[in-house]
Amino acid sequence: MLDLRFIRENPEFVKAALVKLNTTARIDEILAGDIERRELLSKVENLRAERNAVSKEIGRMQDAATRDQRIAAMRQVGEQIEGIEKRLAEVEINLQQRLLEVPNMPHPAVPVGQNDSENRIVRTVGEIPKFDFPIRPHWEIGEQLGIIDFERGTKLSGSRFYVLYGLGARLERALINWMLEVHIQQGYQEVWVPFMVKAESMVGTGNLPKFGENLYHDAEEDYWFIPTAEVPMTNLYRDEILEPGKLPIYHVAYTPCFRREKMSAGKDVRGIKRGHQFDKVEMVKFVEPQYGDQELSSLLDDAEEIARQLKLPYRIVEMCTGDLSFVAARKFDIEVWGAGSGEWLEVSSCSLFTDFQARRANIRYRPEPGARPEYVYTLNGSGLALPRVVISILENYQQPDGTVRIPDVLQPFMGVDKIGG
RNA sequence: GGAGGGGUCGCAUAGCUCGGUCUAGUGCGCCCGUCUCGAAAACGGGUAGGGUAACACCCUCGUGGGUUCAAAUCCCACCCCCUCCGCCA
Repeated sequence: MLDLRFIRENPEFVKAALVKLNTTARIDEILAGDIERRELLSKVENLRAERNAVSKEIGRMQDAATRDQRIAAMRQVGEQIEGIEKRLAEVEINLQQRLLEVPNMPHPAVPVGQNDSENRIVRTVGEIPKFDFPIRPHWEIGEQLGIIDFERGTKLSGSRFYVLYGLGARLERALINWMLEVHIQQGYQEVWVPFMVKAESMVGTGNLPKFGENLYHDAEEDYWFIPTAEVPMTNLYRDEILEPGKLPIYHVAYTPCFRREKMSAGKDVRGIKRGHQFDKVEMVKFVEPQYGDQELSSLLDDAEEIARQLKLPYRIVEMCTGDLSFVAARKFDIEVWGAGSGEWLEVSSCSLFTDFQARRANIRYRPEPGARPEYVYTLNGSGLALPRVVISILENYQQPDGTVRIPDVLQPFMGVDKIGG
């Protein structure tokens, strides 16, 4: 959520940004609502002040006649207040809803562009491997090695679900453990969080009200399944004021992630690239505003470390304005190479949200003892999303004899140096 | 799911029976001052968040409604915590 005062004072700037973001929001409606709200507020506050003062007098009053007269007068004032309050509530609800629909403003460094075709490739790291034998996609490798079972996954849960066996399951677990270890070494505190949250938490991170169609939720109770650990981790400090010295806070968590993906039915149906449930290790940061930029680059570096140590070829892509997510001011993706399908696979998004989420979730900090609270800056980045890392390992590390070599850093966690054979 | 108890200004508590004297008392913690060579103690003062140009005024005593001229206090619904029972990995 943007600061209403910022919109009021810079409406043209906000509108220009929306054009760059290739989106729309009802700014004029917000401006009108803001004016009406402030008018109504000052009226109703004056009336309330009068009623408060006179009511206090009534309590001390001896003379019955004037007392009754005042009570009658205040009854009228009360009716006026009620009328204005009713209108005010409507105006405020509308204003709040419009405000929640306005995306974050892009960072000045973000390249301007219409859509993902204008994203900027920042750098490419590692060599794309060459093979002197016919290479196969991961779904063939996985089935042939007996470590991925699509049929039974579908039997259990429907399309886009699968089962891992043996060293396939172990690879998944090894990756989770190893990734957590790496990030803990980098200074992140591990947390374990609920996988279902209240709607309020989803609003805090920006998933609701706009993107509810991508989420699973319980029909009877107010439980929403997290699409990423970012949601519970960011909401840890919702409605809190962090005292001086608490920042920066770095957290890392492993969670499963649940996504409806209904927008992309028919796309990426083969293999494990896009499922309704997947594992992810995620980092979040809470920092003071002046460190936003440097914290974003170190976050990206911390996430890249995973791809580097796995020796997977990867590239960094910066989102242009037209491809920026609703809440992000700036965002870099990490994409690893999938040799079998010959494509880059998105395994991480590292984003700076400035104070956008913090304002929604009401997460503040006190810069100095006794100082007024300010909104924190939040950041998050995947480190990394599991299934696509598994794809990249299976496809890049496949051998002519049909086996798959295990990356060096994972061997202690796997207990073997290859799958199959 | 059932029965009972409870959610108050950082922490601990008072207030709710009988609505106005609550601009929410007290203790602890913290900050400032007096005293002191300095400190402790003692004493005095201050100590939430939001709206706002504002130490004016308004809002917030779990949340949301209601009654009333006036609600921490009365009524209704919901949420959370504790104790006991039931169920359960």
